[in-house]
Amino acid sequence: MRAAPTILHLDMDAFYASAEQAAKPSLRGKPVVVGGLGMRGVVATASYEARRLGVHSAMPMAQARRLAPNAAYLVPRFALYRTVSDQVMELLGRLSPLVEPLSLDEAFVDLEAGGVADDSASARLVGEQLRTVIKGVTGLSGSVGLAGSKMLAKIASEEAKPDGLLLIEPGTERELLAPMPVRTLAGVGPATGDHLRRAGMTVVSHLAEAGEAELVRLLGKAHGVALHRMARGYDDRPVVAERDAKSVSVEDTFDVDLHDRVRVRTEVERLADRCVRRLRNAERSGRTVVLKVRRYDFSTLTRSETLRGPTDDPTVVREAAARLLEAVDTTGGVRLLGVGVTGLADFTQEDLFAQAADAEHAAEESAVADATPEERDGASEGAAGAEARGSEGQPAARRWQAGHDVQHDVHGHGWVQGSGVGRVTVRFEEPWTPPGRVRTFLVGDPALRPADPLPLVRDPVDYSSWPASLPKSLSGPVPAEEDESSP
DNA sequence: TCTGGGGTCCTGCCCCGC
DNA sequence: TCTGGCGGGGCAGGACCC
Repeated sequence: MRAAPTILHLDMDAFYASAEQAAKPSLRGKPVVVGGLGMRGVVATASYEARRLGVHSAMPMAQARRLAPNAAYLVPRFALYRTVSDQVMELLGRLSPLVEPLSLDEAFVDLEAGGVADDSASARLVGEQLRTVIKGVTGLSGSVGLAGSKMLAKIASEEAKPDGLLLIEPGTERELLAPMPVRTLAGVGPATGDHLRRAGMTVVSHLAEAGEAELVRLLGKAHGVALHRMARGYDDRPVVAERDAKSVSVEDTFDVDLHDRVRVRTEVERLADRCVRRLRNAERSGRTVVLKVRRYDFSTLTRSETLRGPTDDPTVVREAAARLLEAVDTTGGVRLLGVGVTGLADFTQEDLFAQAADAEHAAEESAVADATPEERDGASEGAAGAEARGSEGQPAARRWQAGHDVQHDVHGHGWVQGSGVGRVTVRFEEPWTPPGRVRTFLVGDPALRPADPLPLVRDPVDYSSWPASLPKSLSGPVPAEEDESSP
C-alpha cells in the first residue's frame, strides 16, 4: 500500500448505452438496452433509466423486454465504442506511462509514475480534470476512483458512480471496507459469495476477523490468502501497462440447438477458421487447441490437444478441432460451439509439415469422411449461422440492424429503429441535432445505404495541451467552463 | 423464461520421468 | 532392482471479470 492515493481507476458510466444515447438524441433520458437481440441474447449494458426498471447486464434479453417493454433495444456497435475508447485511453496515456486497460471502458492509471500527482490534493485535481476533459472530448461521463491500491481505486469508482469522483484517504481503508458486502471484493462472485454466507460471513469485516487459515480452509490456498489480504485493505498489485494475451478464442451460440452431426462439424471448421484469422491478425501462433461444447442442457465441456509446436495454420487447427469433436457426444443437441488456441507464441513452428502429416494420419484413423457438398447444403438448422457468415450473401434484413447508422439521399443521416416484413424504419437525427422524425422505407430502397457512425461530439473542446502544467500549478490549464480548483 | 462472448486464473487429477 | 516421493506438463472443469 503506497502512502498517497495516486492509483486512479476510470470507469465510463453505462458505456455502450451512453454512447448510443449520445449518438441518438431521441434516446436521451429514455431506457436503452444494448445487447444480443437474438432469441438467446443477454444484456450487455443498460442505461440508468433502464436500470431503474430492474434491467441489468447479463440478464436474458427476454426478461429485460418484460421489465422494460418500452425501452430501445440495440445491438452493440463495437467499432463506435472502440473509437471512443481509443480517445479515452489516449487521454489517460498523457497522465502516465503506466495505464492498464481492463476493457473498452475501464482502466487503471498510476499517477505517481506519471509524475502528475503525489498526494491527495494533486490526485483529486487530476481526477476532476480528467472527467472534464473526457466529457469535452467524447461527450460521455466517466467515474473516477482514487486510492493507494488498485482494489480500493476500483471500489471507489464504483461508489462514485454515476458521473462522480471518490478519493479514499490513506488510513481510512479498513473502516470503509468493513461494512461492505463480501461481493464488493474482486474475485467474490455468486459461488464464493454463497460459500462465505453459509459460513456466516456476509461483510468484509467478517473476512478480516475470520483469519487467513479459515479462509484458506474454505476457499483454497490462492483464493483464501488473496481474500484475507484484500479484506484488510492490503493490495500491492502494480499497474501493468502491457499485457500479452494468453489465448484467442471464438464461440457462437445458436438460436436453435444443433442436432445434425454434419452441421456441427462444419460449424466447428468455421469457428476454427475464424479463430486462426484472429490469431494471425494478432501476429501470434498457438500450441494448444481447445474445443468448447455447450449442450442442450447448458452443461459445458472442453477438450484440448497440445501440438508439438505453435501453429497458425488453419488446416492444423481445423483438424485438431475436428479430432477433439470426435470424442464428444452431441446427442440431445448443441447450444454453443467454440474453438480457441492457448499457449501463444510470437513465432510458428518450422516443422509444420510434419504436424500436418500427423493430423492427416489421425484423421484417416478416425475414419471420418468429410461431408459432401450436398450434405452441407442440406444441413441448415437455426439462423445463427447466417449472422456469422460475413457480409457477402447477407439477407436483406441483416443490412438494417437496429441501431446502425444509415444515410438517405434525401433525408440525410439517421439510424435504423426497426425492420421487418420488407420494411425498415429510420429515425433521421444526428448527435448534435434535436430528436428527429421517423420514416419507413422498403428494405430494398436504393436511396438508403448503411453509413459509418458519426462522432459523438461535433466540436470537441481543444484539450491538446492538457495536462501540460500539472502538477506544480494547481490552477491547471484546462480551458473548460468549470473551475477545477480543489475545495 | 432462462442463461453472450471474450478472456483470466486456480484446482485437482493423471501420467511420466527422475 | 524395486519402490516411493516429487515436480512438471497436459488436461478438464469451475469461478470470475467486463
